[in-house]
Amino acid sequence: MADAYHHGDLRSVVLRHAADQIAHEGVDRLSLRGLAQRSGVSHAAPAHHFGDRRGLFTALATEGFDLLAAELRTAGPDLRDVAVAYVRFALARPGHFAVMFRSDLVRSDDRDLVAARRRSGEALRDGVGRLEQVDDPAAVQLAAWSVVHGFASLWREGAFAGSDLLGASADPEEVARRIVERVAFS
Amino acid sequence: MADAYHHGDLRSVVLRHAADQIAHEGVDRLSLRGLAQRSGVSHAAPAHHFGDRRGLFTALATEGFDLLAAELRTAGPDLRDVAVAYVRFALARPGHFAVMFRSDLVRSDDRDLVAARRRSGEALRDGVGRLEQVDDPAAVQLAAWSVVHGFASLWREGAFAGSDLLGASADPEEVARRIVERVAFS
DNA sequence: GACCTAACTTGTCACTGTCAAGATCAACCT
DNA sequence: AGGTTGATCTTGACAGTGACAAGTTAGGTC
Repeated sequence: MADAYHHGDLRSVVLRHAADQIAHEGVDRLSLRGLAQRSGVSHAAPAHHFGDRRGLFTALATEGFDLLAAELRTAGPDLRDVAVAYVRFALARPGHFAVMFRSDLVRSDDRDLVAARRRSGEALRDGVGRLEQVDDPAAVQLAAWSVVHGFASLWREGAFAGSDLLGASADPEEVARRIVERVAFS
Repeated sequence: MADAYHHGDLRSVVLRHAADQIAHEGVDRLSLRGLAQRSGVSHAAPAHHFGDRRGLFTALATEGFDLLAAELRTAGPDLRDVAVAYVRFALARPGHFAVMFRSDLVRSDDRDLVAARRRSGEALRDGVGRLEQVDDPAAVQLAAWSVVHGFASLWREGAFAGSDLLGASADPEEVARRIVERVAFS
């Protein structure tokens, strides 16, 4: 396994470590060389799989959109459940989420990334489709996406920490559900 | 003005250039040395004003929160106007906005930053306060903040570009208003 | 006029991403 | 079996970066 050459799954090992490190220290402090060291390979090994820094982030974002699509698809019957699933994903996979919407870190026109992004977009759209008698589905989708994305981002960055906006509840999903329920889509 | 030493407003010049560059190339590609060169000073000059990279981002974020507070306070009478003002700020000052909620780039416990953040938080709260008969103001504030923050972030990163969610309208403020009006706070 | 301090420069260091060239190994072909 | 091929990883090098230390300049103050 650790026998120098060809240990097989270096690509996924590096991706896992990258997600971990980004989750704990932030995207800005991620070093490809440190990543290689953690994975037990030489400093230039990751480049073979990802090309460059952007390539690594692109791969991570792609994986993230696939995970998101899966999460959204297995969510409960209601649009509210899909919305909460978005938040759950963002907080469960902060390393992926931190990269997925960063157009300066990612090669936005990458084939696989575009496809994965489209898949998760469709999953979200299907969630909206479960609402009945909506006059403007596009606006609903925009609103729903904006709410959950904003809430997850702000929570993740600790923006709510100082403010006394959250009562005693420290569970983000619960708060998210409360907000989503309050926002009446119709 | 460009007479080498003491040209007086180097600090604000650097901040302006930083905001510009972040807006155009993203936070990740910002180099302190390039910034110094653009400002016509030696590579270590900015460090004297900001300490280190985090210090620069912290100063930029502080300026951003002050600008945001001003924007929110001059916004129209309705909560909807305040919400749209948030979006307007985020898109008018992308260089600031990109840094304001990045806890990995900023010294979150910085005195000035904390104060400025509190000021803009209060401005947002005042906007919510203009609504009448709200049973749970905190939840409304959370929801409103999440919607506008998410929408601005997603728009800024081009997340809506591929999807056909936006009709023909390319004006973000207009779309934002449509969404905010749809989301019935009560 | 001497001094003080903020503002800026110069020089240097370890570290980073990227590239080029070489080494190793598995799989395949004949 | 032996040789070839190609993917995987290593080694070595280079320019650019953030950070630090020490020196230089100038605006003010006594």
